[in-house]
Amino acid sequence: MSNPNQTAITPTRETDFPEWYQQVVKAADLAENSEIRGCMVIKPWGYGIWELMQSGLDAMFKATGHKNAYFPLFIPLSYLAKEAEHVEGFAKECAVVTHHRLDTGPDGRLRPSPSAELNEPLIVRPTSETIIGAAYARWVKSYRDLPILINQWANVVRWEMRPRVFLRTAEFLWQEGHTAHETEAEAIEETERMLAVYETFARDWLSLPVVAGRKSASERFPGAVETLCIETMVQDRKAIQAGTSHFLGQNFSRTSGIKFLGRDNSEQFAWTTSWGVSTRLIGAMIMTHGDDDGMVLPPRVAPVQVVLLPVTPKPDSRSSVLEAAEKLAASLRACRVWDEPLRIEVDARDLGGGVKNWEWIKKGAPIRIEIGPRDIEKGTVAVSRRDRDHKNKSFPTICELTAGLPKLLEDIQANLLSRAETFRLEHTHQIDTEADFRAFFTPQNPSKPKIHGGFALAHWDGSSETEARIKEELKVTIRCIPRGEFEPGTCPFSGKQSACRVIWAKSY
RNA sequence: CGGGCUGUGGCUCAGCUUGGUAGAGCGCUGCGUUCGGGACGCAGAGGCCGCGGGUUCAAAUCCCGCCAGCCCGACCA
Repeated sequence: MSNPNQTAITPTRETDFPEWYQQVVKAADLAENSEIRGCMVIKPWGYGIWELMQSGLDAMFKATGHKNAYFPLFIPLSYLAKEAEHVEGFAKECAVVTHHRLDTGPDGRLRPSPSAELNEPLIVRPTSETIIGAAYARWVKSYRDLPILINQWANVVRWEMRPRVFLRTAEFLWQEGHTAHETEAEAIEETERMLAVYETFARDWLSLPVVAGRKSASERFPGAVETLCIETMVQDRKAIQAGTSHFLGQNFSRTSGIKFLGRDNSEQFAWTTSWGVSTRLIGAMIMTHGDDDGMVLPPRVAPVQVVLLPVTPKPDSRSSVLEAAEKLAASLRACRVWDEPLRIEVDARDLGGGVKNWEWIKKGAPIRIEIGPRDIEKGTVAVSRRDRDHKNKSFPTICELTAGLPKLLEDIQANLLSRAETFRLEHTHQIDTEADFRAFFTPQNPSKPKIHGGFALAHWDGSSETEARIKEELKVTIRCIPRGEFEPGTCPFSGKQSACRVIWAKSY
């Protein structure tokens, strides 16, 4: 009945990448758009991924000396206003609370009570530098109080005009680290350290081969002196900012009044940093690893790493198959990978086998194991990897399976990373003339733009004017100024001198 | 905030031009047949046709108003 070449997701990536993305989110049961515009409902499978990300990151934050705390959701309007660039950056996307009570109006409908207007409006945090800065100002008196190394797991709200599930939503979940230091050098070191943590996490947990670097002035966090970032390329060759780490200098400590008496008995402002990653990482993973059959999950963040699918063709053997599956699951749970027990689930639901199999394919479970009466006789199982074709199965014995499963998961984890890395390298090109640059970022058929472009490594004279012109004309921006050594050269856009090549790309 | 479009079972939509008692596919429930596989048959549940007003013997359909959402711009971690 079914077409063997049929894909589980329609359209395919090639046909319509943005629509493919939305269909994967739906088919994998990750999240859905809610009745609140721009806000998503994160469903258990999607939230399970987030929980695993949290636990991985949280351990890394603790290992680098940070502790968790929690600060208010509401920020007085005046706090935001203190830092000029900061307010300019966020003012246009703020949710504002102006009343604290409802009553019934003349038309009989509920309304914010005119008698309950707040003296000062509160904004729902778009980020917490200012409210946390106010707390730090109270806490810091002496250089002995520094450094403060705190992280907060929270939700934030940025009233985006063009929401897209996970990638840009009005409300999203994230962590924001906020630190205060005695010296500039320490704060810069912290900024670098946390970027390195993100880079490691993206690579080792999410199989995302990110590029680390710093932002140009125009792409900097509002109020930051320097913004470091990790950028990743997804399968339509656009860039996604996967995480940022900001060196805030003394900008926020001055406006928040975080000052202390230094070792030399002089009053000084603290040096602060902030850094964050969000549920956007889930979107980046979907777009990086997903295929035309749905999500493909790196095992380290897969809520179910191995799903057991009992094959029950005959009613009389059903219970014995289920029993064997549960027994196998129990023994596999004793295996460990990445220092944790394997996450195994037996899907014993009374549904057609094909339906169940495809559900797990679409959700991206790394390994599917079928076990049926014939397998039980032979002492084998049928194993499918999500990173390979769904018809490609191997038939190890139970012993071989048990011994090899952790290695298999590590293989998948590594394979996803190297696959994504190969893809990025294939679509990263050094470009030396404006004509080549334009050709690179211009689809052949403008009425039906196909996936095109990628990362262009091109020189840049360092001016915002050049950057703005390219953004205006081609919608291409500088994603990051990579680390490492680059030879100086000539800016293809202005002919002026350039210190190094930077990464240009279209972005989400 | 400009320009375009759409509101009809859970979802995707047809019906509207030319008014006459609400339809399809998918999904859901039950029964049966299949089944190392996204299967099929039969039966069934489920609708203030966005809201308010008007025209008419009669409105999902025509007219007016309102509300909501979507797309394209502008804007944007």
